Amino acid sequence: MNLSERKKRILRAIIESYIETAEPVGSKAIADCIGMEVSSATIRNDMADLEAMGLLEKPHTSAGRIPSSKGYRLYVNELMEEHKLSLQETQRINQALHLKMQELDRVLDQAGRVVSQLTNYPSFSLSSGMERVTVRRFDLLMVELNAFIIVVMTDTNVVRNRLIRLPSDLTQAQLQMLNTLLNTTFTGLTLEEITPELMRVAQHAAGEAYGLISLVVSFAIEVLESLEHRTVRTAGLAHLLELPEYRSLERAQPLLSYLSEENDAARFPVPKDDPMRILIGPENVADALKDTSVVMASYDIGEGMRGVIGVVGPTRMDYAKITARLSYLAEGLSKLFGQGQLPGGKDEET
Amino acid sequence: MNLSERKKRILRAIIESYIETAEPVGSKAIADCIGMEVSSATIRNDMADLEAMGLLEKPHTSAGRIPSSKGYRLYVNELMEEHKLSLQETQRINQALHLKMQELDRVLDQAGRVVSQLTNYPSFSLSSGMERVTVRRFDLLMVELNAFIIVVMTDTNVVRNRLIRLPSDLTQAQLQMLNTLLNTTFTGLTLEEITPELMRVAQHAAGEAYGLISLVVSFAIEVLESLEHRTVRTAGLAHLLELPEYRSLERAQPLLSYLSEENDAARFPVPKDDPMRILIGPENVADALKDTSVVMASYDIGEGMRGVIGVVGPTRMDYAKITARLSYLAEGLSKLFGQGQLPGGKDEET
DNA sequence: TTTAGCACTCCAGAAGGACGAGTGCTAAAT
DNA sequence: ATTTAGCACTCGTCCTTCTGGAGTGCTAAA
Repeated sequence: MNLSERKKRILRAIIESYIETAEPVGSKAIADCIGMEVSSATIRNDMADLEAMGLLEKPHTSAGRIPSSKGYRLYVNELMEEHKLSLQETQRINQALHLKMQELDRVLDQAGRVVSQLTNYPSFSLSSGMERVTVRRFDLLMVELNAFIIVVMTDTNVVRNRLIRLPSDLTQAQLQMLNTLLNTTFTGLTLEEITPELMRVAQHAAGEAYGLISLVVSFAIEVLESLEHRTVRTAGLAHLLELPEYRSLERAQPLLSYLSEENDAARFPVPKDDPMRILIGPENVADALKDTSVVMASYDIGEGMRGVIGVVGPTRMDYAKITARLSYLAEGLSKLFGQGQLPGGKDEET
Repeated sequence: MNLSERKKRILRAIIESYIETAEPVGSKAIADCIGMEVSSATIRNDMADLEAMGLLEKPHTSAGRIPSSKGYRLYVNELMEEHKLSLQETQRINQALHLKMQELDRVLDQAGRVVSQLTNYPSFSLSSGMERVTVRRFDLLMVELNAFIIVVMTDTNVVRNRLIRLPSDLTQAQLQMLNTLLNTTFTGLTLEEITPELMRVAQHAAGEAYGLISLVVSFAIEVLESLEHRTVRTAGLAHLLELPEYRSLERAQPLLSYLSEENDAARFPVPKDDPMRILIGPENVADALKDTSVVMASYDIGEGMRGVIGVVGPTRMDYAKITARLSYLAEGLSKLFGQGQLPGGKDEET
């Protein structure tokens, strides 16, 4: 893909103009750009070449050209200049990050909302599920004679709890025994390792309180499952409708439905290593995203977990601006979680 | 508002036809209904009367009539027949409720989604904040020398926790002392009663560990605050676009934006006593809802709290069907929470 | 009080046409 | 060899016009 310098400039001008206006770009408009010293006819010729290379497209014979996915890809890879964040923007992001936010969930909600406001595109965010999480310790706290609290802490430092009421009373000694039994039998095990077999053995050992074992362990299983389970949240869906390409309901509706559908995290790929990933048009797997672009940044949640935050928009999105903002935010999130600036470190609740 | 029997039947026929088709209804269409033995001219006369009473409107001279808000109101109050749920529908709702759902949040998410799917309208749900919540007990669990878990349980049986890491080590005895101090000083107090004054006294009493007091207490304050704070969630926004009245973006966009805006619970009124409430068109306070109707049902979360779940749609919504489904679901939720069918009673996490 | 008939209103959708932006090609110019 | 000017052609957009039909209100008869 060797392009003359002029063709590159033309391609870039077309893409940037189209990004801004969403209107096909004609040869005349490009010729009028300052810094373009050739005539529109020359540009027409070059445009024809660019089209032959698959970098541009014509909506119809006598409209201007619009970039193809391939064109955007080239732009993103080679032509795009880095966007500098304005002071305002960094302030906005910092402010969002520095809200006293306690829970992972809330932080991500907030982050998603900020991204959406900042970019005027719908945003999504998800945290990658953890694998092979195990329970590190159980604590049982007696509340009343017939109620106690289970506290489960995982090896990833997540702590969760549940209040349990019982039909019958319980002694402190029983609880103590149960506690020890749980901690010796069920700690350090992954989901798969907690077998019915093991349960039976433990229940046998628990004597009278055998029913409680399954109560507590099934709570632990819930916790482990919920940690492996990834959830997606979206924000700012309504921004979609502000875009000229989604003025017609036929286009907007399927995409909107897709984005607001049951949050199946599997639909969003989690980039393993790249901190920033851009999927343009047909590069997306999901049909509903075939004519949209997705830009996403991943960040470190600590404990080996990663999260992803990104935006969805028309292929003509302002990649430069958006990548800049996203990566700045993602870095902020990484710092927030990874380095334990959160009061109390990397723990989280829910 | 005394209407002849025939006029009532005509009004009802018009409203039900309009609910179904979203098209203005003409006199001929009504006359053709089985059970209407009079001619279209007669019906025209009656329709003119109904219009004069403000129950019907004309979009323009030669379209049929459409119901006015006042017309809908009359319909809802007097004319509407109770809708029977089909077996399918009840099964669907029951199934949604009987999923093993642990956390209040997830239950409500799920309920909102089910309502939206069941009605094909966007749904919202919110739980009323609690007032005057107090901490019932603190537990501090030592994890490592420089880390411990705070467990806070409120008088409303909500239990939350947080992992705290310390820059320096800590002895079991210190933690024990702290625990006792917290439980004697800060339990049974509402947010307002936890004064800086009190904090100072406690810090003084804590000696060396005085810094920890504020850590733990501020966590407790966060918990109490989050319980007083109401949140709204929405689901199925995309359904809006399926409706003929929101085919034009100009109509859909403001409403969609409004619904997906920052979740300010204040925007949704929580009906105090009515289990079911219907707001038709201009009866809504919010401008964005002026030509929509809101149907909501409230349910008991237990511990004196109430939640609300509802749908938003065009004024021509099928009130009969929707109220039936909502109230069935709300009853289910009440049972679920109020009677403690949730494993472990009324506790919840997050 | 109800009905049939009729003139009138007004929207929706089709059809036609002018406009204009943009193209590709050719031939001249550099 | 590349660039430019000129020109005919294409094709979507916008505007106008027109027509059909659904629905109304009114009047007069049943």
